Amino acid sequence: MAFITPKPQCEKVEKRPGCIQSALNILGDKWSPLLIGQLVSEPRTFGDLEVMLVGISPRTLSARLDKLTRENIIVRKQYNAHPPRFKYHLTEKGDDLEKILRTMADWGERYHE
Amino acid sequence: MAFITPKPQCEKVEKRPGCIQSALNILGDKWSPLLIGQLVSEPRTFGDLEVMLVGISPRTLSARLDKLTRENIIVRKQYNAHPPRFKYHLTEKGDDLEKILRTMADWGERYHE
DNA sequence: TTACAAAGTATAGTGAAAGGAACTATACTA
DNA sequence: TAGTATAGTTCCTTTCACTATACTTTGTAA
Repeated sequence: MAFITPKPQCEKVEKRPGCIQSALNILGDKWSPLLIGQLVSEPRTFGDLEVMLVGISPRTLSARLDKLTRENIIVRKQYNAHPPRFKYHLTEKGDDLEKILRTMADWGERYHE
Repeated sequence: MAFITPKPQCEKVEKRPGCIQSALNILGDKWSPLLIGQLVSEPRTFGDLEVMLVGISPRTLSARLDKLTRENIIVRKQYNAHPPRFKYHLTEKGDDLEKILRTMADWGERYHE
């Protein structure tokens, strides 16, 4: 009988394997946590974000926004018809990431430096 | 007067900039969250971890253990003198990461698939 | 009709992280 | 003294996230 990589301690932290990975798939890159942090309770335009995320290239910002949209973390909403202008909003799923960011921030606050 | 990249919304989530980054510096790579999860309440040897983290190369495991040791997340303790045998334990700082992992797991549990 | 801004896209290239396979060092054991 | 186990190290290659910069498209204003 095959033993399918059981990771026996997995359920100590997560009920199903992959749950932590699915959060890290969203938060594990350089810019996404910062980007999501900027959208908490305040929708932003591409240009806003380009200014706030100092050092990001438009290519990377575009790629992050695409990925987060595909993952249903943010949505792009038109707020002006002529000229067409858009803002990115957090979805409920995205908004719930704030809990994780806060827990991280608390940990960082305690142990930073 | 210079305006030093203020990120005005930063304090909405984290009190000081960099706190989230410092947590992600530990948790943001492929293996560290899994590795730390395996050490919660149960010290492990190199060989244990090599078996549990299915697919990890000894090179990568060694590099992760080094980094987490330098960051004071884990400690290497000798539990047998002859032959010399070691186990890796979480420090208090490392143990506190469990809160973050749990929050991530909760989020993943809710939104996975 | 030129000129300017917002919101991206296109092209080209770099660097760090991770993978794979083989190898080493030390200590015990038959 | 040959073999086995633990605990790594070394070398080489690949992948991919991110950077830099130029360009395009759509619409407004002078």
